[in-house]
Amino acid sequence: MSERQLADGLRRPRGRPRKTALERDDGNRRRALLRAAARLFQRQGFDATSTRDIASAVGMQSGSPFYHFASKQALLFAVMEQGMHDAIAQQARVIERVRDASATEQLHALVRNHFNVLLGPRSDFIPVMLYEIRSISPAQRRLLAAMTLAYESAWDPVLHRLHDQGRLRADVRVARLLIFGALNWSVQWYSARRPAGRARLTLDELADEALQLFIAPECAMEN
Amino acid sequence: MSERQLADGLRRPRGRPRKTALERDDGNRRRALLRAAARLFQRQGFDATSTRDIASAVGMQSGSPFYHFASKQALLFAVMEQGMHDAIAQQARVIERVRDASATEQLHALVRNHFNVLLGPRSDFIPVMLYEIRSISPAQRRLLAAMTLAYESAWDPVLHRLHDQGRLRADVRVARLLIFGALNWSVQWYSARRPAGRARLTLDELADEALQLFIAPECAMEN
DNA sequence: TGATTTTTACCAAGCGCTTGCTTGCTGAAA
DNA sequence: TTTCAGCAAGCAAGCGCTTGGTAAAAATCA
Repeated sequence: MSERQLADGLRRPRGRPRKTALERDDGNRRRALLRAAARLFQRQGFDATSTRDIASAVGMQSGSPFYHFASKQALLFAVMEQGMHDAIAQQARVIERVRDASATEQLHALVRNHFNVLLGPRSDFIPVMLYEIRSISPAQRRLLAAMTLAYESAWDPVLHRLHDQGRLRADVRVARLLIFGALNWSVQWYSARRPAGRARLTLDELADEALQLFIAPECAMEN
Repeated sequence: MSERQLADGLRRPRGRPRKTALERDDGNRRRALLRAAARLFQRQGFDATSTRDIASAVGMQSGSPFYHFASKQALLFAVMEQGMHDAIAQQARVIERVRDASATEQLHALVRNHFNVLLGPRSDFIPVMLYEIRSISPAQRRLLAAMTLAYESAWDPVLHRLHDQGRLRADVRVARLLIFGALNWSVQWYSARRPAGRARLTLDELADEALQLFIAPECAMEN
C-alpha cells in the first residue's frame, strides 16, 4: 500500500487546509496559539503546561509553536502583553464614557470594568499576567510594569477627588494598592467558591459591594 | 503519581517514635528542610525549585530529603500545613488578647496580625500556601481549605458587629473576601515596590491605612 | 498568461538536559 | 543486633527546543 493511500485513508491531507483568497487569515494561527496558551496557563499554570499541550490544543505537532514564538517564555510574555494592551484600551473607553459623571460613579465604572477584565468573557490573559509574573525575565517584567502603571495610574484622579471629598479616607497610594489587591484576588475565589446556598454574585453586584466597602457615605465629610 | 504518595505525605521513620536524652535533635533536620523549602518556594516558586536546591540548602545530598518526605509535593503540603497551623495558633492568641476591646480595635488587631503572618519575620509559609495552592492534590487542598476557613471565619463576629454599627457597609461575606484579597495581595508589592521617594511603610502604618479604607467613620450610623 | 522561484507554515523525528525519585550501602547510635 | 539518617550513583520520564524536509501559497519572471 502506498503512503499516499494510507494518508488519504487514515489522516487528514498532509498539506495545509485550503484557504480561499478571501479568508486569508494573517496570523490567525498565531492568535489561536495565544488564546490556547492563555487558557491553559490560567487553568494549569505556566510550568504545568507543556508546549506539547498548547500545540495539540490548536491541532499542531509538538515543535510547531516554535515557528511562531521563539520560546515558551516568549509565548507567555506575548499573552501578558496582549492582555495588558487590550485591558488598557478597554479601560480608556470606559473612562471616556463616564467623563462627566461623579467621582463615585467613575470609580464604580472602573471597578466594574476591572472585574470584567478579570472575570468576564475572554478573561484568561490578565489573570495569567497577575499570577505568572515571576516566570518571565526581569526585562520583560519591566515592560509589563510600565503597562500596569499606565493602567493603574488612570485611577489616581478619581481616587484623589474621592479623597478630597472625604469619602476615601486612606492614603491614596496605599488605597490603590489595597483596592487592586481586593479586586485581583477575586480570581482566586470567584466561580470557584460561592456563598453557601446562594446564587453566584453577578459582576455588577460584586462591583456594588466593593464600592460600599471602599467608599464612605457622604456624611463622612464632616470629619 | 502513586497512590502511596497521596495517601500519606510523610515518610515517618519506621519503628516507634522514641524520645531519648534531652537534646537529641529529633526532627531537627526535618524542620530545617521545611524552613529551607518554604524560603525557596516563596522566592522562586514551587516548580522552579528543585529538590536538589532544597537538599543543598541544608547541606544534604540530592536524594536525602526523600528520607524525610515521601515526595516533593508532600514537602510542599507540609510547609502549607505547618504555616496554617502556626497562623491559626498565633491568631487565637491575638483574639484572646483583644477580647474586651471595641470591634474596631479587634479588627485592627486581626489585620495587623495578618500582615505579620504575611510579611513579618518567618513569613515564608503562608505566602507559599496562598500562591502555590494549585500545585497540591485536591484532597490536600480540601484539608487546607478547612484550616483556611477556621482562620478566616474567626473574623466573622467582628465583621458582623461592625456591620451592625454601620461602619462596615458591604455584605459581610463579600467584604471578608475582598478584605483578605487586599491584605493577601500585599505579598506582591510590599518590600518589592515602595512608594516613590519615601521610606517603606511599617506594618503598623499599613494596618492603619487598611482600617481607614475599610471602616467608615462613626457618623455613618445615621445612614 | 504560464513557468519558476521564494516564502510560509507547518510536520516528523529526535537530541540533550533536568527532574523527581529509587536503590544499595554505611558509619554511628541505641 | 537493629535502627537511624543519611550518602553516592543512577534511572526513566518528560521537558524545551532543533533540525531537515515539504506541500501549498505568493511573488517574481518570461
